[in-house]
Amino acid sequence: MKTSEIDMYDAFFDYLKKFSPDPLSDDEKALIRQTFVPSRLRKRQYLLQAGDQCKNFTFIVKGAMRMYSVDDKGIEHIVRLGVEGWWMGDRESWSMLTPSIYHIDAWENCDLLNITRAGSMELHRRIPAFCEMKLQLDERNHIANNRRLTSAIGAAAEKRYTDFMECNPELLGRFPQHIIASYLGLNKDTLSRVRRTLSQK
Amino acid sequence: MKTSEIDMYDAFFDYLKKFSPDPLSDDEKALIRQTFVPSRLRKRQYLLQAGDQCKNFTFIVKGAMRMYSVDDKGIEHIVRLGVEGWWMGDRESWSMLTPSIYHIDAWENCDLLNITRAGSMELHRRIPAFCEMKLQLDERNHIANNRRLTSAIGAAAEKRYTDFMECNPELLGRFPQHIIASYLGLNKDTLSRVRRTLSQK
DNA sequence: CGTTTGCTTGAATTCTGTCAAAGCAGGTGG
DNA sequence: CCACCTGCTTTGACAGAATTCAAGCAAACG
Repeated sequence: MKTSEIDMYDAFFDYLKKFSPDPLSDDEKALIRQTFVPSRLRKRQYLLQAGDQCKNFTFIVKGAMRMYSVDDKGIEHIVRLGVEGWWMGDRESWSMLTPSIYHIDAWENCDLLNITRAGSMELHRRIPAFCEMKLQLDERNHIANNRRLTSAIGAAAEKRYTDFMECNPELLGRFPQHIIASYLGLNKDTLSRVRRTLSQK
Repeated sequence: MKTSEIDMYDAFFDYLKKFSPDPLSDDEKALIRQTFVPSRLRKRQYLLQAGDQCKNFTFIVKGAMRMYSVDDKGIEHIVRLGVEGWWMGDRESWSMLTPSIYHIDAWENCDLLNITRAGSMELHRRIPAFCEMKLQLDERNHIANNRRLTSAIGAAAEKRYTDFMECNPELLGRFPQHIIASYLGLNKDTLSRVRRTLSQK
């Protein structure tokens, strides 16, 4: 095992600590090492392509990724963005074993930890801290999605952008404007204009 | 205990069956009876008002409800709709114990089962079927929200409406058009026009 | 009945998207 | 060091989409 891979697991152990007070046992750590498969992606490489089944859910140890669909006209619609400490994957495809309609690729070079559906269920059964993490993540995710939805449905372009900046400062510097625009359901030109009017205030 | 309330719990026991094969024990049923508090709401009565903390998550045994925010201009934005067999509540406020920004009210007379955060954690610990239900619900919810988000961000009015009809036929007849419109992030006039062009095809 | 509630429609307005052009970095190779 | 990419942002002119406002109509309700 390469040094870099040990580091990747350590990053995940640190991450798990945030969810559960009691430290992981050595057995638990070993099981996690056994279950998560490390991988690397270079910028622009695919983690998932539409039509394929999403076999892994992926913890981003380092780097930045995006998940998007492509419509009839060939236009990309960003569904989710992620950086270090975030998860990436098409949960529908992953849990229902159906082909995905999304693409996922690396926006920066990435270090990743991958887990299959079966692996996740196994850890869920055998490691309380993992179970707790999943619970809390679902909770947060639900809340974040709800906010994003509220903003997308109820607000005009300008407020959508300011909401985004408040809720996702960690994404702001990592992706170019046209990606953020797509994430917000705007086009790049509109977002550029929104930013100008904001800067004039 | 009134007959009607027994019926309400039975409806919930039936609901739980869909998530877990093994039947509930009598102890488990008793615990559920003890933990969920039944209530009724008449049309237009509030379950939750913005500014209050959402103390209960609510299982809708019968009826129809809506959750919405009210913006600066006094306009309501429908965030969620629910009918029999659905859950209603502001999960953010309920789990983080913060004041809610949403209103929830009954659109029809409702029979409800209410559970506090503490109650939910208790059942989660002590009843496997409840735990399993929660897992599956989070999964489904995540997927449904993702779809709604994809539609809201990437699609124009007409497609948003057709997507809605596909994914939520059970809501379609239960709420008037202007409510559906708000749920989709459109205004009633626009939805009316969308429907006309659709009917001309 | 009269009132309320919801749906439709037209005209004017505002907002957002499209398209094309230009400018501005940073990176690469000559 | 310069010329040339490439990717990103900004901008203007225009087209298209969605909202607003007002009016009218129908069905439901008390």
